[in-house]
Amino acid sequence: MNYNEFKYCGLNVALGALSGKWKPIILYYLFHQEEIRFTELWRAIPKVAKKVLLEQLKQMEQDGLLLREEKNGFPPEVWYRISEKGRALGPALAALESWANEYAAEEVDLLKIRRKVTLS
Amino acid sequence: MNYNEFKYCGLNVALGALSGKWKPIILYYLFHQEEIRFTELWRAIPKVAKKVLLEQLKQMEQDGLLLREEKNGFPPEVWYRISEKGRALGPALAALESWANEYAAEEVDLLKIRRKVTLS
DNA sequence: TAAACAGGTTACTAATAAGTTACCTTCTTA
DNA sequence: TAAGAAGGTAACTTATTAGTAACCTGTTTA
Repeated sequence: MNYNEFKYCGLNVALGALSGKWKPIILYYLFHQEEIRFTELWRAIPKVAKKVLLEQLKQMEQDGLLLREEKNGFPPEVWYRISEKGRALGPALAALESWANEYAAEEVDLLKIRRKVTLS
Repeated sequence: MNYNEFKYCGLNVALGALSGKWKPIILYYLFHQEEIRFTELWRAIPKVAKKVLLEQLKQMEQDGLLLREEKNGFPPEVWYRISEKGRALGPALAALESWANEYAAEEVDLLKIRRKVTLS
């Protein structure tokens, strides 16, 4: 299959799973950290509201991109890790990333995009 | 670079350029049709509002994904074609597409995703 | 015993994206 | 001469997404 052959339907599904203001950075941490605790992630992403971070994590869990594990005891401990399905997105994410670096270097530098995702 | 190495910033830029309910299907036509006239595209995508289709085409033009050409005369004739930058997205789009087909085949079949993009 | 912890929910507001309808232009055809 | 063509805009409504603030849970620590 050459790269002209994509159909929009699977593309829509994939982009749907990635759509959410904070999902790229969440994926970044999951790809780089093996296992990350909710609070750690929250502190790592300074501007996101707890509610929104929880929402996006929940969506990603429902989409099968990540695994959520409650460790017993108190205070509650919840750890997130990338799933196999999530890790399988790696090549596609890397392809998007390198496209942006090759063809949209300026926007990457500005850290300013239409959706106003500003990442410190 | 292995696929663990992506950074979220370029990823954000790329996803920003793709974010818009009708952009995947627009890209689909642009990849498959060399040149397409506005009205033809509008008729091919039955449910989109003209205003929205125009908005997304304008954003894609500003992002450099496509080229817009007005051909003189009346009635107005406007043709869209994929740009080099847009075509360069091909591998990434194909990777997303095949990820969805491998790992999310059910959603692909259902044509129903969270964002409620229902196609056809 | 009161505060702090971690993860989460609820009720609410603000911002962005998408959809609807009506209208404009200028040429051609009925 | 009135209607229809193609591309586009303007004013407005609706839906979806993100953000804010307050509150809840039980165990530990001060």
